[in-house]
Amino acid sequence: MKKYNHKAIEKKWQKHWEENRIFSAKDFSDKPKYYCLIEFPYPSGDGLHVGHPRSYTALDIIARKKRMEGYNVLYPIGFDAFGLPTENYAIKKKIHPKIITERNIATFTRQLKELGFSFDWERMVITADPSYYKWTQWIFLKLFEKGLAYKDNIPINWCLSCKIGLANEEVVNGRCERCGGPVEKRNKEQWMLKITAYAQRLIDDLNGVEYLDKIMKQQINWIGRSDGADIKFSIQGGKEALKVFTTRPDTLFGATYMVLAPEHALVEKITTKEHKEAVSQYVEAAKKKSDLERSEISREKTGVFTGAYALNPANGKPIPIWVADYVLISYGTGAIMAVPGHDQRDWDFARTFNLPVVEVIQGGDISREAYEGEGILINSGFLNGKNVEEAIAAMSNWLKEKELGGPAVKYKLRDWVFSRQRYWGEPIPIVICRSCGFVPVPEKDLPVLLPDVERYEPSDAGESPLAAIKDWVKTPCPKCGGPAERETDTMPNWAGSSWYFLRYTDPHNDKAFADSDKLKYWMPIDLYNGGMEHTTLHLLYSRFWNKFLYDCGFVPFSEPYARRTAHGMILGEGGEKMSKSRGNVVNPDDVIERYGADVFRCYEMFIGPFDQTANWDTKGIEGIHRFLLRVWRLIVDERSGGLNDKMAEGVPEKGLLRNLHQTIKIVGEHINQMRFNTAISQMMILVNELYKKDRIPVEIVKVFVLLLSPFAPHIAEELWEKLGEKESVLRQPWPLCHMEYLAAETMTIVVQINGKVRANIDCSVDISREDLIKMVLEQERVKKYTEGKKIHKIVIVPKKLVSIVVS
RNA sequence: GCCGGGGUGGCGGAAUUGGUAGACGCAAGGGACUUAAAAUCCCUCGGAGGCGUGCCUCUGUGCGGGUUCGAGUCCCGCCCCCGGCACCA
Repeated sequence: MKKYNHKAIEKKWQKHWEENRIFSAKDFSDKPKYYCLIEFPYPSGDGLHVGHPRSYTALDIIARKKRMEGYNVLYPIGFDAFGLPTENYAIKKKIHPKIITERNIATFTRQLKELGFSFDWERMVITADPSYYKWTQWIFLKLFEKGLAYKDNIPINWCLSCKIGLANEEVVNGRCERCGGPVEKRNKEQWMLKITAYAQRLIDDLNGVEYLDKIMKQQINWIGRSDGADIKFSIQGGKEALKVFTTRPDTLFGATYMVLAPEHALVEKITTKEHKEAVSQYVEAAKKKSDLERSEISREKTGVFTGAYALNPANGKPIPIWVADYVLISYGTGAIMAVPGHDQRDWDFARTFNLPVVEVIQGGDISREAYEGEGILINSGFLNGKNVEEAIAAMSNWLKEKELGGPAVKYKLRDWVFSRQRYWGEPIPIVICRSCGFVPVPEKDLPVLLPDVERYEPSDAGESPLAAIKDWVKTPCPKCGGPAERETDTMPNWAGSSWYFLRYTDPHNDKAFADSDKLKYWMPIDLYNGGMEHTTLHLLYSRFWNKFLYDCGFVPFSEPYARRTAHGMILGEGGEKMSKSRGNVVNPDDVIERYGADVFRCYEMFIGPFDQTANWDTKGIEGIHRFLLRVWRLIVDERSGGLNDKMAEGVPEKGLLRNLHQTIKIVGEHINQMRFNTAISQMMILVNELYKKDRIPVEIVKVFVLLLSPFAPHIAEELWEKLGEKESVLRQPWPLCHMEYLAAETMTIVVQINGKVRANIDCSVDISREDLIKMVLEQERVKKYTEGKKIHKIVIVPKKLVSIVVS
């Protein structure tokens, strides 16, 4: 081969790797293990997006380097194959989603293989495969067994266009995370997973793992712990107690009214006759509002009086109970004590309805706005004179003593709505029996297979298409044998991905979801990279499932991921999201066709800092293309196809060795730090340097090829072979930096005079301070600024600079 | 509003235990090769000014202050952009 022919080279080496099973991970090796993981793709009909290879290449580079460093590397791949887009496409084209999924997986597989990723394809998992979802169902049953999966009738977020219920995490700004359509509240019987039982541990255990700081903070914020107190209010003339949660029990003396969420169970019970009409109208109106509407008109406070009064336990005063939709049913107890003097929302409400405002903390002007800051308590009985912190503690204790409540913790995290009313998902393995209730499908009968259906269309009524298959729905109760029905809802697409990383350790096991020794060997995952958009979805869900399985004794570590990083998105050329409608989509197939996988990979790494958003640049990829062409010509004579005439054996000159070892150091470090763009820059510097030489030492070039190999593995293998080597670059040890080559004999010292750079001088590295000062002061350039002036001070920074202060 | 992350040439971006700002790449301009073009190779490339045409001076990292011999980097006060959350009591 004479000229660089990416097509031939890439095909050749991909075949070589596959035939030699060079990337199959070995269970139980003597080598240290390294498990690195990318988020497996959802095989959409559009094929691979140029964003996918950014993450895959980055971890491929790390995986390849780790192999060369002597690790037993597991870098697996699979497909998150259940989900709505496939189902919607199936409905439109009248093709079975299974067929579409197979087709899409075939396309993705071809594309991923063409990019030369070092995935262990033998461990591929597909979540829609019965041999896989059998275990997803099995885990669900374990959750059910432990009371962490339960069915409840609660108002949930209903996406009008997807026609499914959404988890709290799937609602973004009142809209559906997937389709962007409006979301409304609907009361529906739903399967729920009790992720809230793990709220505290999901926060605490972040201490033991290395996550990007922003990921950790985002998760903590999402779980949203708040510390405060529960307080029981009695209702005047009633037996019922009204419980509220507050983070400010210190302000209890300032509570001048109460508010219930419209959905609160007590609303109906306590409303007096005269107010029934107005209250029920208000409650009905609130029900009809979507989340979006509720938050959009957020500023204007609305509400109605129930006619009932609660007694403030601090001072025994009766205070009116109102209903207002600024109080949410889903947080705390769905009811609040309102302290208008010290909470802006309550202040706004009190102002609107002329309710009294009492000052209990000094420091603000409550006639103008609520004062939420620090201060000394007043008008507050036994709390008077205390500061906020002291008063919170004193009040909490007082409440506990009087059995009126006491310290309490609440979380923003909600339980996970786990039912979807659609076809293409894992059937929930539960049978509903009139006499036995919810009965789990026995383990031996798993998996509950998805039946074939004629029509996949979901209904507006929120029934799964499975409900229409009467034969399938009707089934004897596993417990009593009587007539019963199957659950027809399916699992959300986050189910399969909540444990796939465990399956990779033992993907073909049909006795267990994974062998415990294999789990012990491979887990935890050493590095998991993915998108920021999954921080409060998949990442949180999978941590929850792993913790649950840990508690059951099925997995060896409570946290699945030792380290979590995130990559930035790749946008279109104009800085906008790539989309068909904008016409700015870059197809990976075209890039591979024109430039090849190596150029593609290197470009994605060079495009910008890995964790930041980057815009695709057609011109930019040309630069990388030129770089690899330059690398080729550095080594290969294009006329003969042999080695470049300049290639020579023998000891390289010191300057080159220094540059090489600098490159070894930087490339190695920057790969570890995921600063791939600067790693490539450094390799360019070395190549530029080599181009200036008349004699190119083979020794240098060989090491360079090894450094390049994780980035551009195909061209590296080819050049390695041309350099006369027989074994794959993957079998070579990763080059080591020898510090002795880094040291130079001379160094450049910068001379600053009054803070300005005035000269550079070259001197020996072991020059003494005295000689250095003498040498500096003798410089013409220095004399020019020091002559006739008084030298006040000379600062010397070893090996860097001399700073002279004159007047 | 709250929590993150940022603002550096025409562009993507380098440089953080404070020490020559602009590495590397793109674009642009000039030159070499060629009948010509492409490709390739070499040179120039933040701005302003000066002459002895090779250098010199001033200025410059969102804005305003400060610390320091020295600030893109540290401190104080602002402005703007991006991401996440948002009536969470």
